[in-house]
Amino acid sequence: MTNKIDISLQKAQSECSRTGLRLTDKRCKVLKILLQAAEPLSAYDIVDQFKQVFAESLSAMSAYRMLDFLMQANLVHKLETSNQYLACSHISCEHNHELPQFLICDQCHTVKEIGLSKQLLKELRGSIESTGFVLSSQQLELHGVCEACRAKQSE
Amino acid sequence: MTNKIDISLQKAQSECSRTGLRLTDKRCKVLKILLQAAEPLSAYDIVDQFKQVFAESLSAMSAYRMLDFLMQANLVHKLETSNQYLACSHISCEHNHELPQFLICDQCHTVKEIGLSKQLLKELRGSIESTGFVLSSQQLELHGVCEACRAKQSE
DNA sequence: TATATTATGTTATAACATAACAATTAGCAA
DNA sequence: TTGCTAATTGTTATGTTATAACATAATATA
Ligand SMILES: [Zn+2]
Ligand SMILES: [Zn+2]
Ligand SMILES: [Zn+2]
Ligand SMILES: [Zn+2]
Repeated sequence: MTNKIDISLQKAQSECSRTGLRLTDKRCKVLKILLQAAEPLSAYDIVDQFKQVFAESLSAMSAYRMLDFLMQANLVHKLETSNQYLACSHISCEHNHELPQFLICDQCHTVKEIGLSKQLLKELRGSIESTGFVLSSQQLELHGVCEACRAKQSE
Repeated sequence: MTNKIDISLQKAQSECSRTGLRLTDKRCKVLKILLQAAEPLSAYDIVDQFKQVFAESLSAMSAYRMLDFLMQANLVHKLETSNQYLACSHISCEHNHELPQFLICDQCHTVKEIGLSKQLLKELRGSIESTGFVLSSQQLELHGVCEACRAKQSE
């Protein structure tokens, strides 16, 4: 059985080969941990899981380096507002994003990677750049409460 | 001579009195440091400046508590993407903001607190909340290069 | 003044991140 | 294959950001 995680891992592997990046065994395992996680993980969370899942040690230093690699390869994003890392939702699909956008639930800590409309992003960019400021491709991190948590509350 | 910083400090003081908050001497000094700073400061930067400027010690613990107070009083904002603090630009004016928005120059590190149009924010909010997600009032932090730095580069 | 509340001091420690250098492994040309 | 080079990972130390826990001081108010 090939599930979504395996498909993502294969896609990641082939994409890295294609662009000359080396998705080593350990890097791949870090990505797998993030793909399997229900929530974003801190670097030290990843170290712990690595030991548990693969019965192999990983120093924090190495974890940070592997996360840097995975971020450069666009396979992983960092949430700057919580110092946590998560796998990109778009590894297995063809859909690319210039500007990742995240909705972060402050109750259950799940994160949804969304795609705001091109039109809206264009307006946002236009409005900002009219002040003379030129945006780099910084992601949007928006905090709030997800639908599931709201439903639970109103029960 | 009453400059903008003094006016802001007075306004902060009167606003706190009005709402029953206590803007103590030390809290006021922390605010003053942030008002005088050209860039956002880390908590530990503030501790250092406190010693230099006022020849008085301040523990990191106290600095964090004072920053918490100042943020609750809406006098100071925290940049979550860089773990730094800055005075609100709107202390001395009447203009209120629900959602602070920052343009952060990654070259000179200056930060501009802007106000995006109500219309644009409404569209953004609408687009997000159509997914069932309810936003809390999280600020927008956008990174890029400011006009001054761009001018310098193209010289 | 007595009492409660708030603010600040102090120490320790947790959590997040990088620097510096050594050892190992993978890629590749001779 | 061998030896060279560059990339990866290991190791240790340290820097940076933030909070916990408990003591003391200042302030408000009854
Ligand atoms: Zn993504
Ligand atoms: Zn939720
Ligand atoms: Zn503000
Ligand atoms: Zn600049």
